[in-house]
Amino acid sequence: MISKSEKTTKYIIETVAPIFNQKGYAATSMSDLTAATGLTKGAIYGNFKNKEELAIKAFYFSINQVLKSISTHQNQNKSPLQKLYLITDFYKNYYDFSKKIGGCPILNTGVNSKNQNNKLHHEVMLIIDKTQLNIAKLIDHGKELGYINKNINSINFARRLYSHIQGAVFMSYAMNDKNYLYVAVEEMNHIIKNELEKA
Amino acid sequence: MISKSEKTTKYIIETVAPIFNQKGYAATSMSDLTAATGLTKGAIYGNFKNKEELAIKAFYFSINQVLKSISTHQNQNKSPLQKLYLITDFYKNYYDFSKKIGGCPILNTGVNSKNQNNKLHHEVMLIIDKTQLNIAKLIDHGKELGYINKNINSINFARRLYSHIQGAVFMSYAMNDKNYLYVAVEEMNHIIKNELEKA
DNA sequence: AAATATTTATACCATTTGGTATATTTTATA
DNA sequence: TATAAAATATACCAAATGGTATAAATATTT
Repeated sequence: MISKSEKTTKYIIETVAPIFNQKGYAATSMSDLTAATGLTKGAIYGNFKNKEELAIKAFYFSINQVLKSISTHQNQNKSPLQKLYLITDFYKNYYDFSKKIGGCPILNTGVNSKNQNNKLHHEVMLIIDKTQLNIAKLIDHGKELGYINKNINSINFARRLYSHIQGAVFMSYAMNDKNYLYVAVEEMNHIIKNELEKA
Repeated sequence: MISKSEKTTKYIIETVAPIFNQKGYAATSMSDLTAATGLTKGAIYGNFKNKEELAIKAFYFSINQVLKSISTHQNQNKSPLQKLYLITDFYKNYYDFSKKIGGCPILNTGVNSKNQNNKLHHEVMLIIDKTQLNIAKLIDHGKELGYINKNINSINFARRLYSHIQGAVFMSYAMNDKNYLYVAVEEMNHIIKNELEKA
C-alpha cells in the first residue's frame, strides 16, 4: 500500500516541476515552492535532502512526461519508419503540450543549468544522448527491415533531426508562435522522405 | 570629450554583460556584479537606476557584439546570395565566439527571460524579428538581381533558416559539441543552393 | 589653485535566502 | 484504542538579497 509520505513526496515533485522548469534552479526560491504546494519548509525538507535534490527529481518528472508522451504517440504504428514520422508529428503539438509543463525541460534546463548546476546539466546531456540513440536505433531497425537506405549514418541523422526539432522548439517558445514547429515538422518529413526512405 | 563617468558606465556594462548572459537576470546578484567590476554598489547605482536597467543595457551590448560581427563578416562580399552564405559561414565559429561573451544572448536571454522579465523578453523578440527581416531583405535583393528564385517566400525562408541556426546553437551549447553547428551549416548551405539559387 | 559638481565608498535598511532544531500533529503499529 | 513512529509546522538561524542615505573622494569648471 502507498504511504502518506510517498503521496506527498509525489505531490511536491509534481507541483514543483513546472516552476523549476520555468524559472530555473537558481531563480526558484523555497518560498516559491511552499507557496505552490501549500506546505511548509518543514514538510519539504522532511521529504527531500535539499533544494537541489528536489530540483533534480522535478527535472526527471518533467522530462519523463515528455518521453512517455512521445512513446505513447509512437505506439500508433509498429513500422520504424512510421515511428520516425510519429516523432515529428508529436512535435506539431509541442507548443501547447510543453506550455502545460512549464516549457520544454530540455531547452529550459539545458540553458539554465549550463555553467550553473553541473548535476542538472549532466542529466540534460544524458537525456539528449539517450534520445538521439533511440532515434538512431529506430533508423537501424528500418534499415534491417529494408525500409531505410543503408548508406546513411544513423546517429548523424538522429543528431540532425534532434537539432532541427530543438531549433523550432526554441523559436516557438521565444516568439510565442507555433508556426515554427509546423514548418520544421514539414521540413523534417521531407528530409526523412528524401534522404531516408528507399526509393 | 569622453567623461570619467561615461567610461565607467561603459566599463560596467562590458564587464557585467557576460555574467547576465550566462546566469540570467534573476540568478545574477548585485554582489556578482560588484565582484566582477571591482566597484561598489554605490558606483553601480550611481550609473544605473537599478539592476534591471543594467541588465537591459548589458543585453544590448551582448547582442550588438553578435550583430556587428555578423555584419562585418558579411562585408566580405556584395552579392546578396553570397551574403547569405556568409551568415551560415559565420555560425561555423559561433561556438567559440559565443563562449567569449557568455553564450548566445538570443538563446540564453530568450529562455531565461520568458515568463520572468517581460522587458528583456520583448527585446529578444524584437531582435529576432529584426534579424529575420534582414535575411528576408537579402533574399528580396537577390531576387531583384536575378540570383534567387522569385517564387519562394522570403520571410518564411528567413524564419526557417533562423530556426535551423538556433537549433544548432542550442545543441552545441548544451552538448559542448561544435559539430552540431558544422553539420547544420552544411545542411543550410545545401538548402540555399537547392531551394534558393536559380538554376 | 579654489570652488563646485559629480562620482564612488561606506554603512546601513528591511526583506528574503536556504536550511535546521524542535515542538506538534498525524499516521501506522501493536 | 493506546502507543510508537513518522511527517509536518513553528520558530528560529546566519548570510545574502536589492536598494538607499550620506559621507568621502575625485573630476570638472571657473
